[in-house]
Amino acid sequence: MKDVAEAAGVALKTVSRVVNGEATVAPETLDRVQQAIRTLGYRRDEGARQLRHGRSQAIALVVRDIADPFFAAIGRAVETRAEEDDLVVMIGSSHDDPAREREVALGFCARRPTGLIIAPIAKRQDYLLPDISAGLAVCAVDRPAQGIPCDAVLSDNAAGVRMAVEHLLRHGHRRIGYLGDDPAVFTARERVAAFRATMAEHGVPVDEHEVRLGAPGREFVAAALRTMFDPSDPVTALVTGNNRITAEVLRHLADAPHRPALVAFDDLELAELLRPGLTVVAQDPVAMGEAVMRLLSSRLADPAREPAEVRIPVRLIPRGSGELRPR
Amino acid sequence: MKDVAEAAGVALKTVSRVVNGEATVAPETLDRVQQAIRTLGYRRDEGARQLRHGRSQAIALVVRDIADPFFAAIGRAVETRAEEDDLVVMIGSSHDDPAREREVALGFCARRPTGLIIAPIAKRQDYLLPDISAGLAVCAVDRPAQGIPCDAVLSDNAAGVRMAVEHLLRHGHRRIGYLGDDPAVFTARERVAAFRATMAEHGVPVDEHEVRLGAPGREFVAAALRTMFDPSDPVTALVTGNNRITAEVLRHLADAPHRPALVAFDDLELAELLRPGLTVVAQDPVAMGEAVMRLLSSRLADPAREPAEVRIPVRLIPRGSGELRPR
DNA sequence: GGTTCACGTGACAACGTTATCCCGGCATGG
DNA sequence: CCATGCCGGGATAACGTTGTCACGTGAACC
Repeated sequence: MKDVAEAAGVALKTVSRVVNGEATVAPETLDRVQQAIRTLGYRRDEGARQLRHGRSQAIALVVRDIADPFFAAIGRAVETRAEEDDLVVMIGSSHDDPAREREVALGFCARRPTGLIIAPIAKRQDYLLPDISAGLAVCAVDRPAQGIPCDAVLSDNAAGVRMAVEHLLRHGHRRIGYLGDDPAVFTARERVAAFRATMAEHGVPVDEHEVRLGAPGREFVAAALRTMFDPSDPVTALVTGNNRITAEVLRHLADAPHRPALVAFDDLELAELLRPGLTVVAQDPVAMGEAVMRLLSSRLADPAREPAEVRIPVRLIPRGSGELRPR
Repeated sequence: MKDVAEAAGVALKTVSRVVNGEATVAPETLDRVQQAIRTLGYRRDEGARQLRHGRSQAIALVVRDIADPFFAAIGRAVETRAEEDDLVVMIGSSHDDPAREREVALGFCARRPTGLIIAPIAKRQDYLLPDISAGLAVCAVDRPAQGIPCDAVLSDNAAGVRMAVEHLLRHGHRRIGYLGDDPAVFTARERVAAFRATMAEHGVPVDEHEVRLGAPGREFVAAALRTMFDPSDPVTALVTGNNRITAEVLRHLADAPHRPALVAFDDLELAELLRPGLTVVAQDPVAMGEAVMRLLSSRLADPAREPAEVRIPVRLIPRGSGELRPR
C-alpha cells in the first residue's frame, strides 16, 4: 500500500480510500491510484484488515466429516451463500470425536471468523462461550448445540419417519423393523421416537426386538438383521435411520433372493440405480445450508435475539421398495 | 495478551513466550502466566500473528465442486494432514467456471495462506504469479496448471484406461465403445488417448463411431448410446471416462434387459451394491491429497525446486460387469 | 575480587490496515 | 472584502503479535 501511494504520489490513506471505494476521492486522483494498483499488482491484505477491524470476513464450518455427501452438500450451500458476501469458508471435520470438535472449533475461533457453523458431537459446546461474548455468531446444524445460546437448523426428523412408516403401512405392512443409530445421538432419538409414536397412532404394536439401535457397523447390522428376519416371526419391512446403516443393510441384502421392503432415512447417491429401487426420506442439505446462513446474518444484525430453531422439511421419494408386498 | 500480562504481573513479551512454548521462562513464572491465561480464557489471535509472521497458517483449496465425492475425499485428506501442522483449510469451489476459479483463488490469496491447492479449470493460472513470487506454495491436483511453475498430482489416467481395456479384451470383447468427457479437459484427453493406444497395441481396430466425447449430460449420453448400440453393429462392452458419464449411462441402462459389459473410470459410491456389479478403475483421492501436502511441504522447504509431477496409481476393481460375455 | 557468562525478563518497533482528527484551499454569501 | 462552510487529502495512532536488543542478577572462572 505504501508502494502504491508512492507510485501514485498520494498518501497511504488515499490508497486505502480507493481500495474501499470511498466516495471522497477526486476522479483524477482515483485514476492515478487505480493505475498504480494495477501496475504493482497490489491486493489488500485481509489479515491486516481483520486485525484492524476485529473480525475476519470468514465463516468457519465444523462438520462431522466433509467427505460425507450430506455435509459436503451443506458445505457447498454455505460456500455459495458466503461467496456472495465475500466471506471465505474454513472447513474442518470432527470425525465424531468430541475432543477433536473442540480442537477444530477453537482453532477456527483463533481466526476470529464472523460466524461459526457446527454439527455438534460433543455433549456441550460451552467452550465457545468466550467467543460468543466476543461477538461470534454461532449456528448449529443437523443437531442442536448444548450449553450455549445458539440457533439451530435441523431436519424434520419426526415428519420424515412418520412418512416412512405410513408409506409402509399403506402398502399393507404390519411387522416393520426399525434400525437406528446409537440413542446417544440426538437425531437417532428423534427418529426412533417418531417411529414408535407413528406405529402407536396406527394401533400397530411394536415388538421390542423389532427396534434395534446401535453404532452403524457390520456386526451391529448383521446381528440386528438376524433377529428381525428370524424365520419364526420375521418383519416384512424395514426402516433404516441413517445412511450408513442403510448402506450396511444393502450390503447384507445385496444378494438375498428377496429383499424386504425398505425405506431409508437419508438419500443415497445413485439410490435411483438400485434394483429393486430404494424408497428414501431425503433430507435437504442445500436448504439447511441456506437456512444456516440466513440465521447467521440475522444473528449478526441482532446479537441479543432469542435462539431460534429452524426445521427443514424432508421429502419421501418412493422408488418402489416400499411397494413390495409382504410375503 | 496485555490483560494476561497484567494479571500475571509480567511483561507482554513474557506472555508471548509462554504462548509459544519458548524454553527460557522460569517454571514459577510459567505457572503464573498459564494460570492467568486459563482464568481470562485467552487465545492467541491468529490474524495478528499472521500479520507479524507474513503468512497465515492456512491451506487454501480450490476444487471444482466440494460436493463431488472425489474432491470431498481429497479435501478430507488435505484437512487431516493440515491439522497435524495446525493449519486450517479454506475451501472454495470453482463450479467449472474459469472466472470463478480466479475470483476464489485470489480471494484466498488475500489471506496469505501458506499453500494453495488448485484443481485447474481456467486455461491459465498466471494470475497467481505475483503471489508465487511472494512465497506462496502452489500445487495443482487432478489436472496440471498452465502458465505457472507448479507441482502437480495427477491420477495415472493412461494406466487406468489400459487396465480397463485389457480387462475387457481378456474377457473376449472386441467391439468396445469409449464414452468420455469433452477433449478440452486434460484428463479426458489422456484417457481417450490411452484407449486408442491400448486397442491399437492389441491389434483391435477402433471404429470412429465407437468413441464419443462430449460434456456429460442426458442428451450426449443418450445419443452416444444410440450410435454404439445400433443393432447393425453394436459394441459389446463400454468404457466410461468419468463418473458423471458413468452415472448417466447407468441411468439409461438401468431397466434394459441386458446391460453390456461396462468398466467405469472413477469409482462410484455404493457401486458394490449395483447388480449386475460395476467394474471400475478407482482413483485414490486420499493418496492424492496426501501427495499434494507432501509436495507443498517440500516446496516450502525449497521454493526454487523444479516443478514436480506425481502420478498416483489407480486400481481396477472387478465387480463382475467386465466378465459379461459378448452376446 | 573483578570479569565473563548464562539466564530470565522487559522495552520497543514493526507487520498492513483503517478510524479519527486535522489542514489547506476554494467557492459561496453577506 | 471577509467570514463561513465544504471538500479533498494527509498525519497519526491503534489493532495483537513477535523479533531484536538490552537490562539486571547471580554464578563460575582466573
